[in-house]
Amino acid sequence: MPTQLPVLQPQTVRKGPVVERPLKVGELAKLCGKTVRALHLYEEMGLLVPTQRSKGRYRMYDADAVMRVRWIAKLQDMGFSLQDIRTMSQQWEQSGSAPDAMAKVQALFEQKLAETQAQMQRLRMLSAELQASLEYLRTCPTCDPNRLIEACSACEEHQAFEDPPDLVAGFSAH
Amino acid sequence: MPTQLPVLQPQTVRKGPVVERPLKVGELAKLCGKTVRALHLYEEMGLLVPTQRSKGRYRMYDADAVMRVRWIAKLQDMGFSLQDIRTMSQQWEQSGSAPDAMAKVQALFEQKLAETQAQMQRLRMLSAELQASLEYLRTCPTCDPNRLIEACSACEEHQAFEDPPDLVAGFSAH
DNA sequence: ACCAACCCTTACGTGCACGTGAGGGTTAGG
DNA sequence: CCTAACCCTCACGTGCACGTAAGGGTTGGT
Repeated sequence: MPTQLPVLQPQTVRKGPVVERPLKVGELAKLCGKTVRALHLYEEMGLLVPTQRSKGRYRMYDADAVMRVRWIAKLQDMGFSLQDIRTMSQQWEQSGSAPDAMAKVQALFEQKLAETQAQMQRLRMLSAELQASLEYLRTCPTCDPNRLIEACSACEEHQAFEDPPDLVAGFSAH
Repeated sequence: MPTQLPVLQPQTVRKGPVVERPLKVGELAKLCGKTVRALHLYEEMGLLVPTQRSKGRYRMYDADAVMRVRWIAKLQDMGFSLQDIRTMSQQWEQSGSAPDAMAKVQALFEQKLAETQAQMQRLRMLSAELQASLEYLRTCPTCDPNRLIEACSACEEHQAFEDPPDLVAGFSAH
């Protein structure tokens, strides 16, 4: 713990957050749920630049960086690769006008939205398939325990099903 | 917590051409949309065993194998790793009774179902976020083209928004 | 017999997003 | 001043699901 109590800084800003102390890379990492190595990687890729370096070459970040890293994480979560994000970021910086930049990002987001919706559709089908397979499997504990596995895949408990669902059938196919 | 979205491809296990003549690995590969290398890999992992070898050590498969490989592909599409599939397959083979095997697979499928639903929930939120960001970006082409990017993030066209959405805000955070 | 098109094993390469040291320097509290 | 807990820069390692190539052997049709 600090031996000196924090000195209250005279506030020049009426509203808003206190001017944060610059962050070391480990602190930034913790605030963003990333590792130091990851932040270094982002920097190598030009995605994250420390606002300055300390006397001893320590990377120092300001509060903005927290937003930046969380933004990177969010895009990763969306399925963008770091390369994708790098391209996006560069396009943004290189575009001559705001509408130009907006249009490019817009296109990417629209494509991602389409992908996302398609993915949701597939997940719905997957979900249905899993439920069908579970339904099928749920009848199995009622099978005669002495019956062998090979027999079970066609046992009389399953007559309601034409065939075992694909996900179940694959087990018996050697 | 898998953050990457597995790209699902609709696959059918038991549909498509089925040939009764023993298959060479290349033929099996074409029938399943996999490469020969992939099938070799599955064999190395104990997931796929040729029913026999030809005189010259060629792998020979029967029609069952088509189902098996498509089943593997389907589970992969569901987000299971080859290791996962291997474990499942082994549990199935090692379990003494059919109900036992069923119960184990049931547990895995139930877990996967839960993951799938969670994923769908995430995708819904993602979709909403993308739409919000697109909504925000759509107002940008109306900005004065001579205005700089930095200015745009707070231009008067966006007064309807309290703040730019996270996905947009990240661009300006260096 | 001959040839193209297969197939075999072995083994190193790839892309991604970091992990994991090694060998050292820096900072802050006591 | 001393020490722990940071931080620095290389630079090689990891897990996954294969890709790719080398150096051969096999098959099936003409």
